[in-house]
Amino acid sequence: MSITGGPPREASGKVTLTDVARAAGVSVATASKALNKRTHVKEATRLRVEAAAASLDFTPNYFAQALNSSRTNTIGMITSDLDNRFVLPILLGAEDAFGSGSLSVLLADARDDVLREQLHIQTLMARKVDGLLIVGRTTNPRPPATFASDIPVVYVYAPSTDDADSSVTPDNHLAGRLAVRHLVESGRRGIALVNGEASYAAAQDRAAGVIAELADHGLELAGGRALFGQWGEAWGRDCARLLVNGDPSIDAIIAGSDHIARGVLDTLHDLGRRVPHDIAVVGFDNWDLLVTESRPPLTSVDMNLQHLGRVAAQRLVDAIAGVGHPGRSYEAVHVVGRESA
Amino acid sequence: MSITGGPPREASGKVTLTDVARAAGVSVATASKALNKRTHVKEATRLRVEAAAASLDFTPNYFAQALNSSRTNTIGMITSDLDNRFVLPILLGAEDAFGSGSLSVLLADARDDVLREQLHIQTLMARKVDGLLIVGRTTNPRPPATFASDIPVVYVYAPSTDDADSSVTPDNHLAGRLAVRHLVESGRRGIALVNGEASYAAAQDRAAGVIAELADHGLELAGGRALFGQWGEAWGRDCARLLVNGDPSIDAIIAGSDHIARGVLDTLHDLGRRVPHDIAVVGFDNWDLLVTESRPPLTSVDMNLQHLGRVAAQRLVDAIAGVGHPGRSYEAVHVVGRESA
DNA sequence: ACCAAAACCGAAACCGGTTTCGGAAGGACC
DNA sequence: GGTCCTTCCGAAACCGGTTTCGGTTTTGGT
Repeated sequence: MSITGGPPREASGKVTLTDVARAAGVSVATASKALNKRTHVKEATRLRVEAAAASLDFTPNYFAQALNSSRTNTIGMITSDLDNRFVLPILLGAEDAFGSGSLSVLLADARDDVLREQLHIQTLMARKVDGLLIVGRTTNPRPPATFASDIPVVYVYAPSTDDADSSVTPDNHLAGRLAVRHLVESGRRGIALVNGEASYAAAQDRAAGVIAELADHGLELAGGRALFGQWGEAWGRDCARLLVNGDPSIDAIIAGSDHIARGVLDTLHDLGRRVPHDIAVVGFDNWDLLVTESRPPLTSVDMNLQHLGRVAAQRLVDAIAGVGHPGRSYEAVHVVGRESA
Repeated sequence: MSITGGPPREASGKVTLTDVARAAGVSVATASKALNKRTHVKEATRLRVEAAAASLDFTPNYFAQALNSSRTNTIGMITSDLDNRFVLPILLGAEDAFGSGSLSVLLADARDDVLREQLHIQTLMARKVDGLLIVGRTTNPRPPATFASDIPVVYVYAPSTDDADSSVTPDNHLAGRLAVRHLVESGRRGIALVNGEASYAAAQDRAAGVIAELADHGLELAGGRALFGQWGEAWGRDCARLLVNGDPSIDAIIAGSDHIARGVLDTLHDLGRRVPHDIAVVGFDNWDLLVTESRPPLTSVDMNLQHLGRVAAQRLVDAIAGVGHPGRSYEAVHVVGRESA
């Protein structure tokens, strides 16, 4: 080999640990230890190595590192349906929580298809992700994913049916309760529920919460039952018309979603009922675009989805660190008061 | 070494190429070549190796592979603002295009912050992604990202200000033209535009398209100018009231977005103007939740965002393969006709 | 049966780090 | 000055594959 140390190469391209070691006049072994703050390396040499590394702007090769160390600092996130407005805030919260550490996120969308999910999990396993975050498209419990590995998994939004798994889901029961509580506290007594589709756990849970809270106040649902239907505005419009015309004692309507609530508001407006003077309206989801500029602005129960994502991410990080939290956690929600109630 | 070949170990854990080679009675070199269908390996041995690999369900170590080969089969996707409804379809389209190959996607959200973007790019570089997809939050051109590497980059939605870069963005000019064309073809002549915020390129481009198409038909904008305002319903409501009360010749209103269009519809409904009989309304974005259940259902220009994502992904794949398409590409949009126009 | 050419296989180097382990340098103490 | 620890450093093995390159076997032709 030539004696000429030579000046640092045009830094671009690839500068390896060997280069750093040579520049610092030490062996690669020492360089490695120095940069990783390992076993007693003399302060002076450590500084020398660090200086060399900095001046060459050395970046350790991620793959060489990952090759031995079994930790990849990467987690896999599997969504059931990216084209779903509920997953965005969750993704954001999770990405936030991970990104602030130095975990990278591998994203895969399963298109709500079990086979595709299986395939993506396979790929993620091959990439040796440290953990898996599985985001559902509804809050309906789903069968756990199966794979031959024991990396930690956290289910978000849609909990796993297996209670040994770790799941994080919004507390829809509480959401129902809070909606009622908010209304009762402002003096409402004739409270009706225009709900979403019966096949959705979210709709069922919210209804249960509504009924439970009403019972706590010695009340029951106006009309006697939760009206399950569809999630859209049309259902809200039609249903509101029936309710208002049919039962004059109604002074509040809880809508299964903001979208439904918009329909309810439209009908009330058409019928000349004043909101909230005559009838109060509460929705669920607190979806900006629907609630802030409605007439009047809509009081809604915020599902704290971003928080949900963050909590799930934190759980996964904990699980990777060895402290798992098995079981379902129901995350708190809160009412955002606006003019409609 | 012991002579006993021994039965395949309990397959779980980690089975390496060495194990496969031993099981097939060949060297690791041969095993590698066989599995990668490389230089002439006898058909029989190849099959034997493949059988061995299958029976041990061998998965090559991703990192060992990546360590020599400079291709990682991973691309980085940087979003400026995940909490933005426009990015979802784009993400979906891109993820779709990539996933169908065997590319994995590393997701990072920059929170619309240059520093954070820089940081994430750094991380992605360290992971040696094969390419970068940068998704903007508006269609306003943005300064190109800077980094010390020459991997291909494609900008989506927000194009790069540098025309040497590859950008894919929706054709908002065409969108404006198509909205007008649709209205003119059904006989409208008094066409007004209730636009979004003037600081958005999307608003400017659509306005330009509207005016250009009107000119082609010998018309001009009712009221003389595009009314820039905000993107919300309230602006749509207020503006519609002024327009309709001020100029009886107006028989169509183009709204800068579906959201604005909803406000316009509400006002028309309140004033007793029939849609589309008296006045036609067209929106932009074709956002399901706003257009399908409005009264009446809203005709809207669909920006083809999912297609946009797919095209961008394809461009990136091409660029990685060596065939780049520098410059901006404006992707087609189309009108989805419903009852309102 | 014999030889050159073609086909096939395996030892070893390599990708770029981390870790083990033995040895050298330096200091304290007798 | 010699012994015994410490402390610090470096050679080499290793992670799990891919690739080169030389040697061995097969094939094909006569």
